[in-house]
Amino acid sequence: MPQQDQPPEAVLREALEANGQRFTEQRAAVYRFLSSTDKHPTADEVFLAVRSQVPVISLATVYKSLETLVGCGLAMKLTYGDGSARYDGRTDPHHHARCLQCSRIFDVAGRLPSEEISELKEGTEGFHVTGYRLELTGYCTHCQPVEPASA
Amino acid sequence: MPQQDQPPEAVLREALEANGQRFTEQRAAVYRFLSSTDKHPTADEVFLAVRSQVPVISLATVYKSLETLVGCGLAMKLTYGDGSARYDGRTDPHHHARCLQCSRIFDVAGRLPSEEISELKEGTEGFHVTGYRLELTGYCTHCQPVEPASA
DNA sequence: CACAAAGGAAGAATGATTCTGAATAAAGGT
DNA sequence: ACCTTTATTCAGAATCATTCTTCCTTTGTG
Repeated sequence: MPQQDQPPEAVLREALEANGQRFTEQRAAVYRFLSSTDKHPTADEVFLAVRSQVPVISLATVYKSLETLVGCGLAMKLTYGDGSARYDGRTDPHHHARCLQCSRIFDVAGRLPSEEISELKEGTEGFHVTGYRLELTGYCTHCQPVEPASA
Repeated sequence: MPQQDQPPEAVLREALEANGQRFTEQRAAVYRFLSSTDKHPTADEVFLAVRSQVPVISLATVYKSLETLVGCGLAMKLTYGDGSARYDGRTDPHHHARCLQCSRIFDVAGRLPSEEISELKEGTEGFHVTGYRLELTGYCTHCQPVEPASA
């Protein structure tokens, strides 16, 4: 099992080497930022944040670094209907809540019992389930529901 | 509760009028196709399919018709990381399984007990949950898992 | 049947993401 | 330490899905 108490750089270096990828300053910067926030930034937001710490980095490199991190299991890519993908530095299984008004993503504390998923697998006849994703939708504390008041 | 045993056109007309939208031949064609398939086509696939039945229709109209159907509660929009959004004519609550290899979407038979969701709501402190989405991921019968064989 | 307003066609415009080609910098060997 | 090999980076062009714009057509109403 990988070590969580090592310095972030060491964790990254190890994960990259395990996947035959090189350690670079740009990837380190992206990883540092992503693992330091509990927000779920878009690639562009990562780009803006990282650029203030690394002299020069291109948006394309941020995209590729993020994909590399996802490939190494150090990040997750979250996609929703509204434009950009978002990235999550948390790699332990957890769920998200998405605000229908402001599109922000929040982490949810609880977890779904694994038996429930096992039961659902039975309804897939032939499909080989390897994982799942659960997302709650609604309105965050800053956004009041603006649903039509009609019945 | 709306009627499922009426002709599709009547269902559509009623839903449109309830939302202050007009009934048009293009929307009918899109609705007819979407409710006749258990696939989960992209907007472009709907466009190609509908064009063989309606003399002339533009891609933009298909996009707008699909959004209109979603707004009337007659369809659902599904978004995943791989490019295009997909549309689902089934409006009853159900889950999906997505093949990581071929990106196809399949309906899952079972349903998650609502108590589980209620419990998760407690972990959102302040977030007002109005719905949720559950997606299984894995490999369909046509696609063999191609995961690395290493430990 | 005539009218006003919504809807549609066609293609341009937009925004996110990926690709291209030349230059740079890790890792490993001498 | 230096050199070689080759992945990675940069910068901007290219691509793909989706939306917008302008003008024309159709719908629903009196």
